[in-house]
Amino acid sequence: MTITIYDVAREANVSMATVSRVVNGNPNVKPATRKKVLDVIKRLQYRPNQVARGLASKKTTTVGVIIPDISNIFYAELARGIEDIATMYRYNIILSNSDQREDKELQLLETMFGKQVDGIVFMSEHVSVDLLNMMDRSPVPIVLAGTIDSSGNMPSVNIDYYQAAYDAVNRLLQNNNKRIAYVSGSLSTTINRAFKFTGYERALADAGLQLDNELVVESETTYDAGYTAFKTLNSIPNAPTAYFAGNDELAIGLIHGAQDAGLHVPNDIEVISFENSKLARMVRPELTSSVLPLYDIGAVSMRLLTKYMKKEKIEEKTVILPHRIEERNSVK
Amino acid sequence: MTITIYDVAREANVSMATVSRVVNGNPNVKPATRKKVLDVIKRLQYRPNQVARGLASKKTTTVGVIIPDISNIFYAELARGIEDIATMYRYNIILSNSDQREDKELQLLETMFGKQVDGIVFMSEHVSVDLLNMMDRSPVPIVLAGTIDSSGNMPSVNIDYYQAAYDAVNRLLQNNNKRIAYVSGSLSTTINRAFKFTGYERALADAGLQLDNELVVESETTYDAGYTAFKTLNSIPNAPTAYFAGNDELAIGLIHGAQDAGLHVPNDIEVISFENSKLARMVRPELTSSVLPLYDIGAVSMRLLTKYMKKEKIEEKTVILPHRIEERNSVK
DNA sequence: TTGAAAGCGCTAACAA
DNA sequence: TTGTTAGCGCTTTCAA
Repeated sequence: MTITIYDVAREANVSMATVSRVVNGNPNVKPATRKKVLDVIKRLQYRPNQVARGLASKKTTTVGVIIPDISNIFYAELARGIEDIATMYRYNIILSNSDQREDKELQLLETMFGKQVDGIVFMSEHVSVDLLNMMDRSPVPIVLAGTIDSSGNMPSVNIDYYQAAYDAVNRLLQNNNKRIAYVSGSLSTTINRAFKFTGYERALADAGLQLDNELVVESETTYDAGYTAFKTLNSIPNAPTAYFAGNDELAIGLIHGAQDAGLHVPNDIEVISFENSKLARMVRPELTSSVLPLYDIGAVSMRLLTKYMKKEKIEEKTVILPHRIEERNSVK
Repeated sequence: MTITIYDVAREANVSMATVSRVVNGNPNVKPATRKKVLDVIKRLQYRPNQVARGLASKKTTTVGVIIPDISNIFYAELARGIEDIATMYRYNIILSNSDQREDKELQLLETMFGKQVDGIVFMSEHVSVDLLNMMDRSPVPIVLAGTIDSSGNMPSVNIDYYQAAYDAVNRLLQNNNKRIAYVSGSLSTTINRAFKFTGYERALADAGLQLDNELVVESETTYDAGYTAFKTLNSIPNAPTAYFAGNDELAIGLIHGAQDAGLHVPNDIEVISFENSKLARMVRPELTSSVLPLYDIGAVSMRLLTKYMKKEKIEEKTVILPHRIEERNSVK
């Protein structure tokens, strides 16, 4: 029923091998033969079966992408960066959501292996030992995007979260804020605790300020969590005058919390965020934010993965992208 | 090197067929044999090769998803709905962005066919005749998600856009607004022109109001476009007192445009949106919005697709999901 | 420059 | 309940 390479070969009076050569752009085909084959392909509307090709060649030209949640703008940006570069290199993407659940991540890796993907881009806030072990035994290259592994052995693409957090807090310090809160996501992830929190702590210390645990709140990274966090923090004696938010949603929640309490941002309360998604410009005041270049992290991760898949030489298996602060109006 | 079904068969002293049976849960295997095989599988860490399975069975358990842009929260919600149901039915998703470009959509379909997906979920604001023809010749079922085809032959999942728009505009009419603007995305798409615009027009007519073309602006569906549209519309003589926005980003742009002009929403200007993404609660005032249940549309589309793929009986190939208005504070 | 033929790892009759 | 045996549609030596 479906027409195969064999049909083309027969119609063109050549062997399957020759058809295969022209389909794959192998130069060892006489131009006349090539034309003849191409004509038949067109006439018969032949479409190569990539599954058969995958079985024979052991390459599927598809890569697996495992991320926490595609409906989160944060990860969606990342995914777009990955997809764009994948397309550029003619790979397709199998996309899966892990919801950050380790069991799902483990199972998803298994599924990807079974599907014979040529490589995997993985993102998660925390990479467990089990996961690391499984990745170690992976039959295909894996690169971590915006994800830290404690072993330090995996290829990865990140920014310097510590320095970025340090710089962000420092920006608040410049305006003479003495009571700076940190509203973060889960503090049990490496990025949040070992890097961002440490950057916050260190910036404070360098300014001669002491860490006040009452000012750091661990929460979901949602708008509502930010809103609630503001209420809580603003009700303590000697409330904060500035906030360092773990991401944009949190920052917007904080700002609305402040405004609903009759406070002016940035005159009464200053807020700096850490993400700079397109949400950052969709609030009043617009968010001053440390930029986390998610799209780029995705794109560079995918580019790095292509190098591994093509067995090219890798200059740096751990790439650190630059960061900066985007100045807008939530900080004076 | 990699271990195959043949290795398992040899180690377990059974035939490949038997191993295949236990792997596929075929009941015609003696429990003792099953256990023996399972043990070997575990010991050898055998992992079935889905590509080989796909070639032999002509089923890949993967479906293609073609959407405009995953980094847009609008489509990301849809994608999540699709993915969740796909996972539930043990399918994987190959995700691709078309950027609404017809050439890319055509080519993506080709790619999906080549990859032998078992089915496709397709979303686009406009389905061209060429696309329709190609879908007609598709070797696998295709369902349109949040997408109208003029032929009416394709399976699809939508809401009643006409009625939803009518209801939204009517909500504005209830507050005695006489000058109601419509800020829409491209008016060359079926949904925007034939349904939403017509709903707007009709609601006006039913209220005895005449359509003023000056009040309908066609633009990108972005925050900036909304912001700009407000400026433009507010500067005409007899400016609008209410706005019907094509989506949430547009609505937020409109609101900020109004606020930056010193106007109060909803006292001076009322705005109703058409989407109700999570952005809707992240502005002040929060958006009153006609809800477009993207997640559900995705989920139901995928569910419908599974029925086609499994050749189950289809009750309704064209499903219309209910819509409603979520009341918040951008409308009095 | 071309063809023959042996797989790739699995499923699915069919037979036993 | 189990095994034998053709394929599935292609790539890839190897030889000509």
